[in-house]
Amino acid sequence: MSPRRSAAEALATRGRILSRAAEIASEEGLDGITIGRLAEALEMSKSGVHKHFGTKESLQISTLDKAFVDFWHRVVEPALGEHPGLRRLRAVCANSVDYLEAPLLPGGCLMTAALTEYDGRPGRVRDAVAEVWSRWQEQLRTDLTVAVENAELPDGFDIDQALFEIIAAGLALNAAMQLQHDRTAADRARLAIERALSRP
Amino acid sequence: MSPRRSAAEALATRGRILSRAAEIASEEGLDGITIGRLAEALEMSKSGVHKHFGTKESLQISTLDKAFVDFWHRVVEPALGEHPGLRRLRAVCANSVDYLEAPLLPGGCLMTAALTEYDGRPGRVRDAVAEVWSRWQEQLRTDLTVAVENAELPDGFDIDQALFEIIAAGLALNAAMQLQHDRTAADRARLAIERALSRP
DNA sequence: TTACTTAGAGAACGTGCGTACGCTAAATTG
DNA sequence: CAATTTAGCGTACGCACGTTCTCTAAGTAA
Repeated sequence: MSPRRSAAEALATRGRILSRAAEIASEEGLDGITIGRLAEALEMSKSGVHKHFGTKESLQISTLDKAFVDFWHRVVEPALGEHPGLRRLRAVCANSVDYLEAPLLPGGCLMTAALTEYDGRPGRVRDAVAEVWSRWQEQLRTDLTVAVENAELPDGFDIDQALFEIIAAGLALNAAMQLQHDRTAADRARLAIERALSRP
Repeated sequence: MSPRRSAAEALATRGRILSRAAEIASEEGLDGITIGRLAEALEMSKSGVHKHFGTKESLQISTLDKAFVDFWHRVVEPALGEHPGLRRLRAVCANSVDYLEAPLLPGGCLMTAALTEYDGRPGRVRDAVAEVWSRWQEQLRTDLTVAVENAELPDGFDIDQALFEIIAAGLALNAAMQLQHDRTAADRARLAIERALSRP
């Protein structure tokens, strides 16, 4: 009843599934993803959706990975033209605030949603969430370290403290945007990050 | 098959249901609560559990309310002996960091988990989450305001910015504890809060 | 062309969910 | 005491879930 599609078309189908899955997950969590809902939304059969991932767990992980890649494209890569260190760090932070202020996904940052959703549940999904957060934090830490080495930040600067406060600002911004629709929060996050970097 | 219990015993049963529900929800979210699991854990029937709340939505809201009351007992009330203003604010903040460092619930702070879980889903549960967060923020804001009025904080002090940074520290602490089991995060949160309050 | 592979459909399965109903026996009320 | 209320049980319902099959037609490779 259904003609087979070419390998390229199958890849496109997979991409459409993941795009829709990321939208759903951003609003309702990775557990809000349902193969039946995806099938209905994309006008295909449940088994057609299922075939691309094999298990729901794999679908969830692929969705998270896709969201992280999109995040990286928008936040980190545009800043790679800046010199490593404080310049690049400031660019990355600015992009991340912009991202949280006007997210690609309707329910905000999926990494943030997945963090609190899966931090208490052992398994492959949790591991994937931890991996993604680890990579993001390492990206920030690298430029913080370089900035200290280049004396763009003072000697004895507490890198881990700054990292904590930058992450904190992002989490609070996402919460303020999603729960309270507080559009002033982005400027608060920018100020908080600036203060974290301009410590005596 | 089951003898009826007294009103007092029924209240105790309700309390046991909510305690177990809060534990589950802290680890797996408010959606992780299922009537069947609660019935099994408490060795009673599904309909027995169901009877106390009428709908699952009410059970979820009651669970959140119970967790918030426990939070309040441990974080806010012990600080009410301090003078309103900066003293009380510092006590409340210290208690909240202690709470996040060693939470009553196995999966950490339920208010935080519920925040990201329901911020994108309209309905009574989301309203309850927003209410709970609003009350917590108002508690903090009140003492910040008093502190400025009493000149314990400098004139022109940005109350909303400090509030943002205090909330941010709590969210980041919860994330660090739950995802990475980072026991150093509590001290980072304490320092972040102190810095938010000691701005020039 | 032939042989093989595969994207996707369709139907069926077992499971767990929230909810509804009727029942019972003890607590409560009068 | 008698009448009423109610905590909790047992059963059953319809539904949505993830997964597993079989089937097909078109893509792909020889």
